[in-house]
Amino acid sequence: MSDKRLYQSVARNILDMIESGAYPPGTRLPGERELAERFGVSRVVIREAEISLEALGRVEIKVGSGVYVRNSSDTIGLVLPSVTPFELTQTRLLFESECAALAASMITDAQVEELEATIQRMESAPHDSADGEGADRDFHLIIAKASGNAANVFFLQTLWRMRTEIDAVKKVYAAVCHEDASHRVNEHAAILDALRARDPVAARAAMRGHFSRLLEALLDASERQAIDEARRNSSANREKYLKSSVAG
Amino acid sequence: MSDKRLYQSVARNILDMIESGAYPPGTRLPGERELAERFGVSRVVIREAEISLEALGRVEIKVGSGVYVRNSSDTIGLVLPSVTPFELTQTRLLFESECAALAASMITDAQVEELEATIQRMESAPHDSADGEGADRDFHLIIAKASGNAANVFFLQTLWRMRTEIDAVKKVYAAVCHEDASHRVNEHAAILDALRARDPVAARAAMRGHFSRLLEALLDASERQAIDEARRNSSANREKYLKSSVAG
DNA sequence: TTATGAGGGTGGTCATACCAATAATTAAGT
DNA sequence: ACTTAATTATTGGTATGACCACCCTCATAA
Repeated sequence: MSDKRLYQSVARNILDMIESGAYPPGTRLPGERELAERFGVSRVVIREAEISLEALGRVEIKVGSGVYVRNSSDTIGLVLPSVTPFELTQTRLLFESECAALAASMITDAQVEELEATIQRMESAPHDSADGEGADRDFHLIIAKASGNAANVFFLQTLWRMRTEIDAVKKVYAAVCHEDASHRVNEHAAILDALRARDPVAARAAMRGHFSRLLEALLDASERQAIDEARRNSSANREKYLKSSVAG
Repeated sequence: MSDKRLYQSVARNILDMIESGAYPPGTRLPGERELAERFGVSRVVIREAEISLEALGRVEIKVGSGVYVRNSSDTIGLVLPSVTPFELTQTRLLFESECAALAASMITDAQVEELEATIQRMESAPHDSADGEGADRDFHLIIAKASGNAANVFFLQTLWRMRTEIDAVKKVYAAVCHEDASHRVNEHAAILDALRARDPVAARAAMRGHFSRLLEALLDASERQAIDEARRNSSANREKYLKSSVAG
């Protein structure tokens, strides 16, 4: 809980508040005085925390008005590297598959129920809606939490930030999203089955299958909409990135 | 010249001082009190300016010592969460093992040679020296780069930042380090052999073995130096975290 | 209805004091 | 003389409380 300097710890807490969805982009955070009281620290520390978050581009401070959560797609590149949608998906493939295997051996009944709830939310939500995307995020986040490892949760959150904050990634994902939704529910259900059975090997395989198919869908979409030289690169990409689904 | 907020103006001035060459990387900036007087502002403003520069990765603040100019080539990054040494090692186990498997199928001859060089550096460097640690870092970083995925490189760098910037982690790692050095060279060599043979399965297994042993060493060290209730928790930890080395 | 302006809330800055960690210095021991 | 331990000084860290400038709202007046 304590990152040596108080303001860093507070910055983390505020960041968690934001990423938990309690303060969506554009929303105003509580005032410095209130936060100071809530965290039991002085106003100076709150200011330092918020200034560091501002420097990181996560928040915008408006004098006389308040501190607002930033829809960080604007001036990003400060913290996140520029990765391609293929790289991101490949990393999710290898990382989340192992998280699923880990989660299978220690997931709680309550977490299984939470996962079921996200699938129901996805079924009832209209395709590519905001809530559908939220349910998708929650599904993967719950699995990371079920792995019982704070570092895994952190990386899962960072992966999701890449998916939503990096323009190039966001664009390609959006292009695939609505046709993807149909497969997604079934694949999530398959992953859940493996987790419910506490079967690490099956969970890993199901998660790998999920992302392998997504990777192919991305490559297909990339081929279709790239009529320039992107078309020439795509076959090379396909060979390169599909190795991850057969490497093991 | 002067941005809306005073601390931004001061931050720019300090940045100018740094970039003018007056304070090369590694040198210490004047104290907060002196800068406050020099700029004619309060100490709070100086602190805010320096904190924003720290968030941007331009300086490093050491409590009780001073503010030091940072080599701009160093990776700046995310606000790190508080993770335990065990969590970090478990995540490295699952993540870097997959990176190694991926790297095995696309590593270049030049990268193989770079890896050999890091092993030689580790052999010649005195145990737990700074250069030995640097060679260790380079070894793992080269493998991430060999996986041909910018996201993997980014996460590897972030994992290493956790190892060096989170106090609790740094402490435990240091306790294990010098007795660990002997195994480390051999295990790195085994990983390199698998990569040189372009064998993904062997590379994954070698990397898993590397971190499995490290995990055990950490748990042993944790047991030895924790005579309080930590001793009671450790067996539970052992059971929990060792699952990752047998989950697949 | 539309201006307008006063008041309350918010961030911005200051001064001061004290705490905690580090570094420099001195004293003590060998 | 050298090492080691205790002491002191320096540096960043945090807390209070005060005041200012700015923004927003809302009641009031035109």
